[in-house]
Amino acid sequence: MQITRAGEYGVLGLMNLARRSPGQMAMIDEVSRTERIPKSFLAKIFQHLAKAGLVRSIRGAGGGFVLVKDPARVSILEIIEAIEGKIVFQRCKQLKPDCEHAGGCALCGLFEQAQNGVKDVLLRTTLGDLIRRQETVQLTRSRKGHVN
Amino acid sequence: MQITRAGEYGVLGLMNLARRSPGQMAMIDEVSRTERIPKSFLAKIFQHLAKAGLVRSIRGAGGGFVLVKDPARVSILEIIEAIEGKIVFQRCKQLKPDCEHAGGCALCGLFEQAQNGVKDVLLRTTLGDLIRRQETVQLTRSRKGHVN
DNA sequence: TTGTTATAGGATGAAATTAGTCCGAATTTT
DNA sequence: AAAATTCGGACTAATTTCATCCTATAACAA
Repeated sequence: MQITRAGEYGVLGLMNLARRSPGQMAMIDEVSRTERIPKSFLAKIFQHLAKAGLVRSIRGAGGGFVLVKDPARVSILEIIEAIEGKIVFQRCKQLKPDCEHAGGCALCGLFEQAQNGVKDVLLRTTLGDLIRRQETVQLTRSRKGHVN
Repeated sequence: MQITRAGEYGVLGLMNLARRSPGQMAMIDEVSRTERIPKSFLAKIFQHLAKAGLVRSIRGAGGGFVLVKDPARVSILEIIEAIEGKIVFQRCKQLKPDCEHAGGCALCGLFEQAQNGVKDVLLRTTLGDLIRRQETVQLTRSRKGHVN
């Protein structure tokens, strides 16, 4: 498995939407600028998110994207899997002729465990969690006198 | 992060060594054949393992590689990190107070958690564990009448 | 010594994946 | 009709993975 920039950008993009008032629309161009993500790349990513039903897209002048669900009900796992496909670690290549992927060989099984470790974390965390944590970080920063 | 074939081959190679009687030498060529791993690729991988002190290499006629440690004391994590370098998920520049992305640092933290999920699993499992599990699987299979 | 067998280490290359761009088509508003 | 905006596919560039090959070095044996 891997978490690519596409996945990372997708989460950042959705966080950006989620920080607005619910149902508010935003254009790719805007999100791209404030998050500093290449516009055409982000556009491609949002297409996947739209297909997966995480955002609704509205074309034409005054169009853009809207977050469909409650941020507290969108797991980071579903975002990343919408963009990159299923997270799979396990590409077991064990030599025993009848190694089935269903935990056939020991190494397979271990990789599967590792993969589930990641997935659990990403499944338990929602967009809402991330936004909340972010606010905490920024608060801490400003107390320490950083420039925001 | 990613678990590449190199890492996978490395673990399989060390399992092969570990199945022999302790201190017994094996040549790349032999391991490569029985595990069906490309010889020159495996040679390269074992170089890394030797540098990391997991195996000892003996050159010249009658040479080969020997597993240095007790299989029960070699974690899969150290094998994989010896080959691929540190497992790192987190590509956000954490610790730099000014994260480029608006929601960046929270995401960093999450990736770190995910990364630790994987590392925990790989750290807790040893070569010895894997070999034991493998034997169990094979036993189960033969009871079910599979061809080994 | 010379020849044979093995690993060491660097250079190179092919294939796959990731990261991103571009452009014409479709859709919506003005 | 014109402007704004996403859609979707084709394309390209960069990076990483997955090796292979070659020369050097080391150890042993005759």
